[in-house]
Amino acid sequence: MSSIRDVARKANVAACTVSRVLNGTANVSPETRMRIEQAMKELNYIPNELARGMFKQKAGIIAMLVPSIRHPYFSSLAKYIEDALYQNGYKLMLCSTGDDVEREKEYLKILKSNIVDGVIMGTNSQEPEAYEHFGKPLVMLDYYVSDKVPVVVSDHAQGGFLAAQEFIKSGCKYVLHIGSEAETERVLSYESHRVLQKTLEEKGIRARELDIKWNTFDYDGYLELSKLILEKYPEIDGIMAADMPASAFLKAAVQIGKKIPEDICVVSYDGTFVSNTNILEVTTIHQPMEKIGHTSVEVLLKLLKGEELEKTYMKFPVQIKPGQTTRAHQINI
Amino acid sequence: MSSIRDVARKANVAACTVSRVLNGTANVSPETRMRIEQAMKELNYIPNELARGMFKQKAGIIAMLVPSIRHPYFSSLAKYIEDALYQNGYKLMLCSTGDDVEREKEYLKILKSNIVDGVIMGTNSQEPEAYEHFGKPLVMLDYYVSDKVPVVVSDHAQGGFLAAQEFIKSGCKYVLHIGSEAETERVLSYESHRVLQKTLEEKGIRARELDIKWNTFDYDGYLELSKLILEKYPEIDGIMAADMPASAFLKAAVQIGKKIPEDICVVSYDGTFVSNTNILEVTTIHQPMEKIGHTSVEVLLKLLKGEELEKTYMKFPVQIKPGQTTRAHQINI
DNA sequence: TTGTACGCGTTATCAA
DNA sequence: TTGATAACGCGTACAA
Repeated sequence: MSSIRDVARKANVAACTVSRVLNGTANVSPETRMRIEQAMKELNYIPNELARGMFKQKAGIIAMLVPSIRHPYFSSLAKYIEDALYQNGYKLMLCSTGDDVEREKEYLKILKSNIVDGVIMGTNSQEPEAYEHFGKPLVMLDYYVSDKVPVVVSDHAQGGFLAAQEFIKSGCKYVLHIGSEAETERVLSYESHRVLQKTLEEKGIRARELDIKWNTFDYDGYLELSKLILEKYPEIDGIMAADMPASAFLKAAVQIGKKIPEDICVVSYDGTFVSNTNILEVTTIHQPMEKIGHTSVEVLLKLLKGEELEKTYMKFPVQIKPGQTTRAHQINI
Repeated sequence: MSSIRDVARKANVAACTVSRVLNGTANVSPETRMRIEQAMKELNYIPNELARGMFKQKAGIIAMLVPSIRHPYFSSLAKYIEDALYQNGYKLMLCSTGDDVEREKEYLKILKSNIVDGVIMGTNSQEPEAYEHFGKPLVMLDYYVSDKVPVVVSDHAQGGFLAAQEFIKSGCKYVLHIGSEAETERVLSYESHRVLQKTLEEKGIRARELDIKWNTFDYDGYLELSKLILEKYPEIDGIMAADMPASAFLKAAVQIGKKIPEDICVVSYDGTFVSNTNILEVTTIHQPMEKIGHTSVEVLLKLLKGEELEKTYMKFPVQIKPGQTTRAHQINI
């Protein structure tokens, strides 16, 4: 690899003159410029971004941590974020922790080392302090740390409410909703379960939350779980779960001969393409992934510029897409 | 941010002694070590990876270019690759080109600038020369450049053959297979279409390839296309397509009242989770994504170490998973 | 065992 | 318009 000095030597100028041509920071006589450009071509010169970044004290890279990039929710989000970053001259470094606490910790450690300029956090297995005192611009997704740490999130209370309405209109009597074991008050998506439960109970409808531990993205595991649920709770006539487990449940229910939506209503939560690629149109609560992705980047860019944030809590409405797995809307195709 | 010199000053030693403690490159007296470690803690010192990388002439980052990270095939692949890289101390930088020729070009340009140590190419919209003379370790996926550029690929000929067998056993008379418009001989997945076509024709079965242009990851687009196909080719009784369009076709066919697999047999190609999350078990040709991911990394690591490759063409067998969308195997669940 | 001096590639500052 | 020099943070001969 040839350096800027090699070019300078070949063109009979000083290194800084080459730099000036490169960045257009000052006037260079057309003649000198020509000579330098010629030399750059001949040597096949490519500026060293590492050295550049070192000088400017920035790398031009933003990291995003996700539990698993395979997961459609995060891969979609990553796409929107990547697009937005690219528009602004940043590259995305994607870090998939595999739901491993240690691995997230290690990544956070590495990321402090000037290798990235900021971080978008799709994981949250650490203590809140780890995010609060990160030392670099950071945006949380779906997880509340403190009023000082910006967080971008869907209106999960609305999501829970819309789902509840759907079950109510469908005439359900006993609804199961599948949540995650690790959920604390900080995990904002938990709100959907809370509101769903409350809204149904107010109408005198039985509702029950089932918290499971799913540290892997494992469809067969969801399928097994669904079979167990159908055995253990034969009287349920409604279920809400994230896209992937909801899809598995649907499959398991059909396999044992349940009629959808006559016997059981299914509401899918998230709205990734998994909820869309089924033969049946699945009734789905859609999170505004594109909005969330764009906003995260917007906020991060502000932080990078040193601008103040007007607010650190950014919440966006969800949407319900009625389908063939609930009885509230009678849609015939 | 405190530097290595700040630590040295606080501990009353020279910077290089701190470096030695950091990297364990030489003996340091326990007493001095203690003092230094103390100072590092107090200053909350974190080594600057940028400076490190500059010195070592490597960044510790591998880039992967994909047309869209949302696509389950690439997100799964990325996951396996990320895992393998992480095991070896490398980080993954994911670049999603959005199927844009220009954007891929720009990315390739950036990636030459010492910001990454090597590249795994999931895209191939450039001229072959761009990959052949890249100047850094590079591994291609599914695309042949020359015998000098390593390529990792599934056995698509076998894939096409297995699919053909499935249609033959199912008694199909007219099979449509959906390919991509841009396919040249270099795009190795094209082989599956060639072999499918040939094998069916040899058995006297009508077969027809339909090449469409899909530069976006657009399920609704696939759905529209499927409806058109069903209108224009009402006599087909078999179809092969990638997971996503196959799923869309299945949906469209069911919606207009076709019986699966009685009226039409469907074979899905790739084996991402999209082929798995449907109510129906879809007959699927599975690419060995994990194997492909691991091998790509293995090869790249060898190149980074300067080792010679025994072979540059690495092909791995596919598998067929019989399901409910063909009549060859009668599987009842 | 520890310290000095320099190089890695780039750019900003100041002087010519 | 151009050049010399210092600086960014770290690692390694080489010297002490």
